[in-house]
Amino acid sequence: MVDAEQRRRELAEAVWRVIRRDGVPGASVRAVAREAGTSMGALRHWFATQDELLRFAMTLVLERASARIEAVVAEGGPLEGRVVRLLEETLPLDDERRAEAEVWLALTARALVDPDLAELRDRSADGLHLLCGAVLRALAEDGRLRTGLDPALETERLYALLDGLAVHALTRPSALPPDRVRWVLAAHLDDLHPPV
Amino acid sequence: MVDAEQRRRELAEAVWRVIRRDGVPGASVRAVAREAGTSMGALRHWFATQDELLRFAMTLVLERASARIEAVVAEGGPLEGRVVRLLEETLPLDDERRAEAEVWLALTARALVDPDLAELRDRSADGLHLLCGAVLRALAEDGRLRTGLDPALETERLYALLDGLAVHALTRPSALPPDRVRWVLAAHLDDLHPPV
DNA sequence: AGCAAAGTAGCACAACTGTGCTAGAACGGA
DNA sequence: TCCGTTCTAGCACAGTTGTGCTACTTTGCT
Repeated sequence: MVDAEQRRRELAEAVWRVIRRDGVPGASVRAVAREAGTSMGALRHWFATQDELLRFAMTLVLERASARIEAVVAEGGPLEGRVVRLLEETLPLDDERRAEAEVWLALTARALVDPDLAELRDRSADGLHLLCGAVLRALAEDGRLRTGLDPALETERLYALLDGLAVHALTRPSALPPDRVRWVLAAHLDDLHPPV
Repeated sequence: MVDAEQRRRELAEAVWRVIRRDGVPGASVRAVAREAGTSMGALRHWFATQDELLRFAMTLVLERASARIEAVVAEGGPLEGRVVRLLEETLPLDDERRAEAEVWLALTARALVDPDLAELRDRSADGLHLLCGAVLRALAEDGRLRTGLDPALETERLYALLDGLAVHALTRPSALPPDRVRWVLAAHLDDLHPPV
């Protein structure tokens, strides 16, 4: 028996490639099978239905992103110095993260009308919201936060800024190249620091 | 002859209703005709192809939003006092704007793989970006802007915050109800003001 | 070698899709 | 009243979709 999980991952990656090229509507069973260089029958052996295939592909996106973030956290020591890198893991700053973000956006749009995907999207949103909260707490504990800031509000603001940047970097990469994204994010974090 | 533009609008609004209920993939010619209470033939009389129908529906969304904004601008006098209301016109704070935002998100996602829609999306993005720039300029001219702020950066930051808030209010209305959206936006604008 | 399980291939089917097309209904001016 | 235009209705067609299903090949264990 081949490594089942590995095979499912390969097929899910074929899903990503198709979605990036033709969007979610293009990710038909036949198209994915062709992209993966296999047959409809083989595909259906690993995923009983199309929904299951899509859900798995989406789940994998979230897992990869949170694994990268976890890796940065696991470096140990005070978070404060790694805050920017942490947040940047969620932004489409290179090809890999761009691919993930494209799939994420497609998921977000589709989740508006697909309850199954909505659950996945909520999990990812909660994760990011928690991350933003943790970042602010880390900054506060280091005394790198201006006084008078409301943590709940700043969490919401940072979270919105992150996803807004993601959408813009994704849809208008020429107007908002990676350096510019980093610039805006860094400026926002700087702005939270106490004045010198 | 019936009012042609009016009829086309009615059909486009049927498109919105279908998109809100079933997403863009659900907006088939037959489904839209049924929703509009008419026939495929009648629909095809007003829109030769499905693409034309979708594009028109999307265009209408952008037109309505910019009309609302234009109306606020046209009230005359210094912009500064109306800045919040201006920006709030772009956010899904009531049912009407929520419907528009849902269609906008669907458009944004689909534009990643559909060049025709990408053009529309770019136009809307440019408009919003210009609006953010104008708002900052208005604040600056009123001396309501902290010194040392980079206008280009603050434009990008405000723009990202707006769209991020829109996405979150849209996808997680319970976690981010209208009042909370207003709260975050107002706080961000306050934060641009000089300290008292 | 033999055999069961795992994996692959792809046909068949019904249900959809967008569009071409024809037929007729409703309307407006002469 | 007649006639041409505008508008509506919906069938026909070719194409695509997801899934059920059977037949086949490959793999690995005894």
